[in-house]
Amino acid sequence: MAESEKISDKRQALLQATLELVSNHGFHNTPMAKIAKIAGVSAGTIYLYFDNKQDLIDSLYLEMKASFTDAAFKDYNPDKSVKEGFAQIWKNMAAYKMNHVQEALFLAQCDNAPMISDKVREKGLQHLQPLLNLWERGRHEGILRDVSPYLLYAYTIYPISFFAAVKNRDEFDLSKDMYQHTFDMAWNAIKAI
Amino acid sequence: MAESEKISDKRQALLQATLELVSNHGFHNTPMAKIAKIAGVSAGTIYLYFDNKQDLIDSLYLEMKASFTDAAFKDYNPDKSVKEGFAQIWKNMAAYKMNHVQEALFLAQCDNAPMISDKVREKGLQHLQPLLNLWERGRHEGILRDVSPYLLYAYTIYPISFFAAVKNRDEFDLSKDMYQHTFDMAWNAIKAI
Amino acid sequence: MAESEKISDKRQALLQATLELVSNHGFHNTPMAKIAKIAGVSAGTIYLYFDNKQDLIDSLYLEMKASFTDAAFKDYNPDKSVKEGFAQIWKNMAAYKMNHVQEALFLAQCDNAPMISDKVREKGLQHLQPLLNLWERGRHEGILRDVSPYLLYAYTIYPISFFAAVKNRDEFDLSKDMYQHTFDMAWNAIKAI
Amino acid sequence: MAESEKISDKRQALLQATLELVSNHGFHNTPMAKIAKIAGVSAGTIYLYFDNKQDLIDSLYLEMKASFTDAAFKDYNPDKSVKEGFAQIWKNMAAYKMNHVQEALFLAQCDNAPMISDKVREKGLQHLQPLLNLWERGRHEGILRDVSPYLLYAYTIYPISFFAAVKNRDEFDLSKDMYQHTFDMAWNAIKAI
DNA sequence: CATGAATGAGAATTCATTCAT
DNA sequence: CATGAATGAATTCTCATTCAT
Repeated sequence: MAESEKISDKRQALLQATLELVSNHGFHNTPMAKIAKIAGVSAGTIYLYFDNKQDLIDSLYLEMKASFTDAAFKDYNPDKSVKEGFAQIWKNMAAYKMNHVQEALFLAQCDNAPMISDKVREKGLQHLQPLLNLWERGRHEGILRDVSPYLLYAYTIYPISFFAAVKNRDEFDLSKDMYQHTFDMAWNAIKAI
Repeated sequence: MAESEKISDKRQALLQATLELVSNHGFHNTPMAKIAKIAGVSAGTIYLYFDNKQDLIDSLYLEMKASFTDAAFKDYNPDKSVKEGFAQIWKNMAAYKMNHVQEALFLAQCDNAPMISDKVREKGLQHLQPLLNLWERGRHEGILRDVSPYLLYAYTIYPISFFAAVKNRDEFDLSKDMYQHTFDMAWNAIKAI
Repeated sequence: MAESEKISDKRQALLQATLELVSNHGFHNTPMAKIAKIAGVSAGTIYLYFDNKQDLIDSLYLEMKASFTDAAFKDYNPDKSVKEGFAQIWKNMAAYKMNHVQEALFLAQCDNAPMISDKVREKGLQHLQPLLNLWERGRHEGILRDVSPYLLYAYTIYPISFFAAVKNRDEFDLSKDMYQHTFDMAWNAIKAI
Repeated sequence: MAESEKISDKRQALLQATLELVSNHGFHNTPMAKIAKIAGVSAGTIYLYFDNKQDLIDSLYLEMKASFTDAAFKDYNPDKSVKEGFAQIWKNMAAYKMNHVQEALFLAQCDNAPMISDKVREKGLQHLQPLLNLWERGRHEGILRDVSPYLLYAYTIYPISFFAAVKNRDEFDLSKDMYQHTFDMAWNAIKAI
């Protein structure tokens, strides 16, 4: 037990160090040596847990995506109305990203730069299915605009990344009590007229 | 004249090569030697036009931002209604990004990764003032929701980057005749109730 | 007994694994970790049986040399004629190398590259004395050319390594029934005129 | 002219340094940094002339093979008798290897260890054709034993490498006036009875 | 202005060896 | 005896930048 915990610890420390460094300084400007140092392990140790730098980044990406989608569907009940269900998911996502700005920045970086292969990117999307199902139902019920999920995503989920970025720069903080207000904007964008 | 044109040509070729390489392969994976090769000049020549790699990227960023905002305010008449004016700007922006996917990807990359200093980023925003003015007027006139421009931006302009990204991946193309439809979604998000 | 057998087993497995890997992939391209894996033991275990990598190689070299010379003098009777005695030894050597190509390649590699110290190399030669004695007698009896044993070796024993190498590359196989024919060539090279 | 000479100089210096180091210390134990130092250039400079370490070794191998075969066929006249022709080639080869021991050791190392790909090895053989033609003629004329060229090679050319190796170890030097004597041994091995 | 060979610091990665368990 | 995770020095290779021409 202590064994496997320790092993897990080192892997986790490496992922954490990578998250910190990459989100603050970018993929370039994040040498393996620095990652090892921050993680408190030797440079060679990285290669006990990851094949190479790309694999480290990919692994972190998938872990972050999983962590995000886990949070997204917390307390989500598919039996409730489309609006209620979507509000739950959206607020979960917004809360997660505002409370985990570093993770949000890392994911935004991966999603907007050619750092991650398409294959890994697709794998990262697999946990989003419940939201796609909800949207499908919403379109079917005439609650949502009858448009591509890409449009629904662009006007509701994608903007959250922007909130994280500006919060990080101390420019604008989507404080907690504004979630409802901001959710309304998202909802107005996609609801059927 | 022929002299200065030639010089300008090389500078332009270098910016163009950088755009191509960075948007396709990322900042890392874009060595100076490759930029020079694509631009058809010698590696040393880059340093006649730019101080260093960072300066090259910064310059390209500012040039792209300027080009984008130039397009954004084409045929914009501040005297028209807020909705008409905003529709003009939004459609200009959408059309520009969908027709210049590479530029869009490059800007998205710069805006979402720590490649560009805050100083340069701010400088890139300076041409956006007319839009901020319009939004201010819209809020004043009670046409727009009385919220931070960051929110207005997040729900109207920011999503356009996403459309460019998915178009680039051949996943979803916001074709021309959908601009009105898609604009409506943006407008619904920010209009006062 | 079972104890010491087990130990011996591991030592032997390590030597065998080293033989395989070095003869197929060379000294470089044969990491200790791979040797351990092929031998079915842990990396650390190597150092229970050998001081370091060099010692492992040296030990294998000496073992292979001993094994080769053991085979070489099988059924050798010093009382027979020089030609008969030499034929016995030569055919033993040829048969051994053609039936143990991997060993032959390993020895050739050690003998032609600076992998083995001169001290160890000399130690590997010590079992060859009966052949040197036979040659000495042959020269004395006027049966053999009166030349340095280096020349006798070069024209009779050394070529066998070449046969092993080309057999390994599937280029040419000195099949069994050709031993007599091929021996004649060796004999003609060194016999007195 | 001075330009291309200088460039050629650096490439040549790198090949020479590699020859020295590899033949004395082996492929492993020859780091690129040491090669650069001996050649009097910076480490990075190696990669202006060679793709990687393997390419450097391959290039040296081919250069050495070409140099050797050039020397081998000096003053060779295909119109002379088989024995005279072969004597010319054999003595050229022996003289070359005894006067260029380092080159000989390097080639022996490459030929006896998996350092060189089969493709490159075959390429290195292409200049040996005149000798193969001569042997073919010799077998046809009944002058030579009717055996595979592999056997002819093993008993005449291959032993020369051994002479170079022992000369290098100061054990035995095939001095000039012994060439005829030693050639006779080779000839006796392969001549028809 | 322009070149491009050369540099050398720094990056990713490997691997012989150790040592706590 | 045996393990195998961990180390960190060493290795290969890259690349931004310089400078003699």
